[in-house]
Amino acid sequence: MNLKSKFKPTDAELEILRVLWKEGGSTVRLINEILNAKREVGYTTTLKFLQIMEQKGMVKVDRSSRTHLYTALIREDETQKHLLDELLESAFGGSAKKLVMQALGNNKTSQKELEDIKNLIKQLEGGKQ
Amino acid sequence: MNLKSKFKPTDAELEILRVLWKEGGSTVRLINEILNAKREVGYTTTLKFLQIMEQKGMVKVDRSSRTHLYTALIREDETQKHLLDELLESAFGGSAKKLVMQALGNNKTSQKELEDIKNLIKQLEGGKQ
DNA sequence: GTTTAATTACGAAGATTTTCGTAGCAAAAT
DNA sequence: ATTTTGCTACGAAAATCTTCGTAATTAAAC
Repeated sequence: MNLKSKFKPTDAELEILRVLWKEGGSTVRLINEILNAKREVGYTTTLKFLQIMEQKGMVKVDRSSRTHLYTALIREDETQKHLLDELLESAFGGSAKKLVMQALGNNKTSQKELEDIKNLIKQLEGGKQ
Repeated sequence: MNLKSKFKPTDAELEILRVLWKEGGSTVRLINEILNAKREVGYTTTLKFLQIMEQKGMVKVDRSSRTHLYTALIREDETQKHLLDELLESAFGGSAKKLVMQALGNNKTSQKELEDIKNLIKQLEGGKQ
């Protein structure tokens, strides 16, 4: 499977990855139950996705027990970065400023979080001088 | 066509929307030529997309002349917001902070742009107290 | 006025993504 | 041991997205 797609999960794949990132190694049953809290998904649908994701190198499987254990092979922050970069290019023409302002704009980002962001910016500015 | 999809352009649709947002009302030929600067796309492919986008309510067509004129019906900032919100939920679990820090993190956002963002934050903090 | 060129309409093939049904095993329960 | 339950494998249908070929029509050029 090609490298590109490894970091470009589809919507359904991303849903599953989020479970794996949160829960760590999980069985199909657990993953499927968590997904079903949000929306109805058949068990074999979830299983099929996991098998596809293994092909793509997104997850690895431990088959030592009959009940297989799936674990994410791509990192959450790395995947976020890829998806964000893509959106940055495709929708914001590469302007991180526009994107950030849009993200903060209507949003209820907390005082403390804004503080954290300010600190990051200070750091970035420091590095530039 | 349902409302949801109106603000959720596919990749190919977004490419076209970006042209329309930049150029304003445009002919199929112009749009196709601009697209072809980036990658090869057949003329009828572009035309077909525009026709689909009309169905979805993303663009409107002026058919008064034989050479039709297409114009975007959805706004750039609104569309950006929708796509961003979606990514925020699907990949960042709703944390705008994480998203923003990721966006600024590796990026070469300019001094002035960082300044602008700081000002926005100041404004946001002001409103909260 | 005929030929040539440009434009739109439309169907459909190909590709990708999402979804599940069924079969075949393995384990657990009786 | 036989039945029942639970799990994986696999193929394939359904849905969506991308791409183009062909036909029909209109305008322009000659």
